[in-house]
Amino acid sequence: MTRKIYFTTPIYYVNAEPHIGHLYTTALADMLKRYYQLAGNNAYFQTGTDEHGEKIVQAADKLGITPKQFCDNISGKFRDAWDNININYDDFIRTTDARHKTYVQDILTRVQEAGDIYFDEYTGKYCVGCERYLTDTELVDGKCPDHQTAPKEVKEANYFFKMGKYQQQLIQHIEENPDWIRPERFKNEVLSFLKSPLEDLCISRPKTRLEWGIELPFDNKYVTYVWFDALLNYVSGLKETSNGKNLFDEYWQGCNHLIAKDILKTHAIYWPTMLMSAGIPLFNQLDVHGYWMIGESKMSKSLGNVIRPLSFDAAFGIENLRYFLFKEMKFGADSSFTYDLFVERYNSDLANGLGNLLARNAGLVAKNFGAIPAATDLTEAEKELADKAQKVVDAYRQNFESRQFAKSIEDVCGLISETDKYITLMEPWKMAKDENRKNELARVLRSGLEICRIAAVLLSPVMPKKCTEILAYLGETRPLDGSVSIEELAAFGAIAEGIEISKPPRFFPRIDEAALSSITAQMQAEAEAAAKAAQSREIEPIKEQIIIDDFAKVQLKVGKVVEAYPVEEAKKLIRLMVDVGEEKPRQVFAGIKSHYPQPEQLIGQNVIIVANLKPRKMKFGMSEGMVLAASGDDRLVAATVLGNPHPGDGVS
RNA sequence: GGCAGGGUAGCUCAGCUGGUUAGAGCGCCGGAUUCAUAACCCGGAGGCCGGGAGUUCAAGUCUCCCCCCCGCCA
Repeated sequence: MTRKIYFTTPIYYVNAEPHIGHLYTTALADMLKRYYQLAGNNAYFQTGTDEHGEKIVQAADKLGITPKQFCDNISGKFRDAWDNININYDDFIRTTDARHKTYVQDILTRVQEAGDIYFDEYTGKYCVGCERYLTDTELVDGKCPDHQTAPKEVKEANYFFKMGKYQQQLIQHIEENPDWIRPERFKNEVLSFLKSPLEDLCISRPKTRLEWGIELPFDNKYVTYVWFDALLNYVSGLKETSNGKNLFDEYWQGCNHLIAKDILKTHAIYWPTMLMSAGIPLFNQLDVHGYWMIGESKMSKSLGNVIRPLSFDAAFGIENLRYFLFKEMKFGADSSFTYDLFVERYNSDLANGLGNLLARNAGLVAKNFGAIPAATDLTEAEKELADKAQKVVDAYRQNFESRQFAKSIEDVCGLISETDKYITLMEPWKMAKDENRKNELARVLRSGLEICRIAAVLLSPVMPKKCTEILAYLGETRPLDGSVSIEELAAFGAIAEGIEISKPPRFFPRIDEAALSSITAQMQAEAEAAAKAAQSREIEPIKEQIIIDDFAKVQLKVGKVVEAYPVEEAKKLIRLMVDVGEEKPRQVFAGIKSHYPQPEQLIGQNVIIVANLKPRKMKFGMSEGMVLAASGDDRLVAATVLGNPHPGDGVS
């Protein structure tokens, strides 16, 4: 039976660059898509970026660029990250896409026509960080507990969505579909929240305060609240894909949202009530996972403990990280990442397990046959092994369906371990020394490789590239996209014969301690440096572009300092007499005293001055120009030119 | 404060509706082996199953009280 399933990740807010939290959900969607395809289903996967809202405007302002430029940059980083690590998404949506904006306006119109939107005035305490109003009980010492800032007292009129109208309907739906929100404890959390009356949801922001958003179709003085806007991506992206198709009818009913627990409420409450009001059937499934901790602590940019997908990939391989993430995290629970745990897992499961099993079998095949030998009659031992493999495949599928994929992976490890025992028991290396035992040898080695092949098929959703390499090495080149059934692919005995087997490459080289500590030290330093840079010193961003004519207006000339005095009455100023090739030197005041406490050191130096700056009358006299200086956080250095120019030479 | 989840070997966890000597993986110690990536195989040590009381022929598993961790809500 072919099912159509539509996986979504949240669209990521572009206020941070991709990190392990984003990576997990995205790789999860990728893995599930690959699994469902392998199992013969039709799967579609959308991710993207969420780009509106006040925080984005602030971040862009800080850099002196437009919100759109800011979003383009960060959105591009997400997309690049996913492209670079082989994330097989079908579409990437941005809330600034035209297709999305028009759809949001459509829905707002529909919801309004359903009578579910009203206008109201109120006052409240607004936290910019949260982008929402806080209740008094949430405040700690008058500050937002998450952002440590005092919220602004805001009085304004806004549009509200009658979320409460759908409360009973939502409760009923959850009770009638106990698997709708998984794992169960998150369902319980939602139900307990729904025991008290739902407040209506403010869905607008006045443009006087925020312009960066989607305009309300029925009032152009307002834009849409980011969450109302963002959640609709799940539908807008299907209604019009980036290559212009409408896949809504095909995939919506199989929609499976994947989220981290921090956005449970928006997805389990806001979103379904919005769908109810808009007359759209509810999504099929909400799967909620926990957080990744870095060691004992939460991830945080300022701690410099953020794992960056691309750096990790370069150091250890992203697929090995995927293996760790999917095997370690029990779905729904928080888990912890450390490099030591990662290496331990990798070395024992992949290097010593699958990698070594493959190496010992393939090595003997290469030495004794040079190619995969033909099938022979199996003995009880192989039949038992085949039987175990079959059981693993069955359990693997069940566990994947219920999101217990860590168990699926564990079972594959168990199968590899069983096979190691089988090989040890059979002692093929002894068979190899006896010409009369060639048949036995063939039987054993072929069986060993067979399990490697099956393991690679089963692990392919987790480590697609690496498993494809292994399969290719073993001559298994059939596609893993469902066009060949998983039963056939994972059948014991399906391995080809006659495939040339050369000395096996090391698919999973061990990571030794020396390598680990040097790489982690390097990555740690990198992350800390990045965190420090982000915190303390923001490099001055490039401003709006100018054309050459703009620049031509500014006339720069070389000037030679002939006199220099501190201005006693002023903290910052020094007075310079600068020869710019005119009849007499110009008097220029410069605010660089703190870095030139003894201005006379500048005498004789060539500086660059803005020659056509309108003279300015200052308390201490006329300033006929401006001296250029390089400025950093706590540095100020007068600009000069190399060589021996003449005073009055132009600078361009 | 209310509700929910959890506290089981050094670490991460499994133990369904109560039933023989409490399990797995990793780590540790010892042995064997040398086909293989110092890998693999065998053996071992290590648990008042958070604390206390109770129900029962029998409790990690049920009831009550208490302590600690985490989440949601107030």
